[in-house]
Amino acid sequence: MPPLPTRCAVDIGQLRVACSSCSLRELCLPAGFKAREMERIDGLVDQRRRVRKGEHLYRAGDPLTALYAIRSGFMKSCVLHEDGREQVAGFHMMGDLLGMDAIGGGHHMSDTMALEDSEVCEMPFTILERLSREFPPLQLQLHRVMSREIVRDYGVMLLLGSMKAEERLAAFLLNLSQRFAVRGYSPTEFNLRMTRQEIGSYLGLKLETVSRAFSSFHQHQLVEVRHRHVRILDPGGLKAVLGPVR
Amino acid sequence: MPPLPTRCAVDIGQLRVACSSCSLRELCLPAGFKAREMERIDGLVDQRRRVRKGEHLYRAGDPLTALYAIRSGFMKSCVLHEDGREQVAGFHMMGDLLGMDAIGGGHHMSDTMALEDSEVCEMPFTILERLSREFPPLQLQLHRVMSREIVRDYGVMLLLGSMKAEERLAAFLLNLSQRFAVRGYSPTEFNLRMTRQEIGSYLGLKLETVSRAFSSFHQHQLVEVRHRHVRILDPGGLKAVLGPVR
DNA sequence: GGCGCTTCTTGATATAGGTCAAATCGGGAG
DNA sequence: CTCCCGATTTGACCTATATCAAGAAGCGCC
Repeated sequence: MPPLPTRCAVDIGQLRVACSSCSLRELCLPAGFKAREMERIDGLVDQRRRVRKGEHLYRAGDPLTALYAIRSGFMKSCVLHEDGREQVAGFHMMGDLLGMDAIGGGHHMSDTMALEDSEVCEMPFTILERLSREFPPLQLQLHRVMSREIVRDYGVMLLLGSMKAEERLAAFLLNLSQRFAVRGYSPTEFNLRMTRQEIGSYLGLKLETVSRAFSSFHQHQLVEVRHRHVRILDPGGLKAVLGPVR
Repeated sequence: MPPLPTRCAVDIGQLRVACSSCSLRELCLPAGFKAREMERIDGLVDQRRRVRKGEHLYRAGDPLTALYAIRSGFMKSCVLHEDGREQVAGFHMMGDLLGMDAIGGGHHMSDTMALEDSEVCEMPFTILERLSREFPPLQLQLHRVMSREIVRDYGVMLLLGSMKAEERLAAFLLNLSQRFAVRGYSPTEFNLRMTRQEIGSYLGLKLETVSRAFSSFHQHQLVEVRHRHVRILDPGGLKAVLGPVR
């Protein structure tokens, strides 16, 4: 655990946040809101919260208080079996909305932890509910985000249920690449924020298998990997790993 | 394809349906609605629709028109890879709500097919949206159902990502058992509506492996299986397969 | 009531990925 | 700058599950 340069762990206080002037707006609230409408949304984010690397945003069992939009940083969500086995259920980056697992039962059903120092916007759920009632585009947006999470989950099932190791890793890299691209980062060169172990957990593989798959890609000139740094040399080739050309 | 005893395939017409008098009410709409509130909900179900065994309720690519509540029968949802590989993403029975995968993009992202003759209540999505805005308990219920689907998906990821073959099958049987119990059926004796192949797809296993796991359970006196008929002899033993006693 | 197709079971064998082990690399702490 | 520990890579070997194959058992259909 690194000593903390500033005093306290978790929050950076009551500073009001305006979604209307947030650079991530198109990610969080892609629907076409008019200026006057945006003002209403501004009441939604109660406060920002800082989560340091290794800290939890929430844990399984915590009561639902808010949903969270990632402003910066990188996080993972895990579900855990009683016997301690843990399964990474997703990796999250800026613009992603977290916490929807808690709506059903009032308590979070997964752990979410920062993989690097991160900042989230906290949206109290009661306010979100009320605003989305009064303001149809927000309602639609919330439904869309939850639906997309379901679709994403189906994709992970497909990956876990019917792909081989190298296909899984290729799918994983292409997914990361695409998400970085959407956020304005390079789709071909980035740093992984997670360990091989965490990638393996997400993909249903052991860390050694992940490592070997990386090496194989490297040999085939598909990617250049040095530890956490990845450069995709041949995106088409990677896609071909996924769906061998027919 | 069996010849159809009645003429047309899919719908049984405009007969208005009243949720308020539906025996499945507690499954679809578990929140405590008052009588006067229920009347409003009655406008939600546009019509019933009959889906025969082997027919699709919707397919990937179909535009979103409605969400569906299963009134009777049994269905499966599948996602498919371009190359034809198909992954069963879920099995559904009465009271389950279907179609939420289409909200995000306006089109369904999975196929849903009846595994036996079934009947669903069709809830036009626009009406659902409007009603849930005007009527907070319904909004809450919709959010809950979507959230629970997300949590269910996390459970499937855990299963696919970190369990062995027999653990997966035990988890599957216990899950079915519990869902039958909630619906008032025997939790220890039931008929499977799906093939070994479909179970295998759902669990990320080949049909032979599913068959062997059944045989193994049979040998260990945990269940009695004859083809599609299952009787759980030792629920505790099955749970122990999942989480070996520690 | 028999036929034929699909589903299921079971056995033999192959293999992808897991497990165990060791060496190397890097990055943070002091 | 150096030490130390966790992360990563790589190799050797093993095992759970897939694959291939052959019957057997149901079930719908005629």
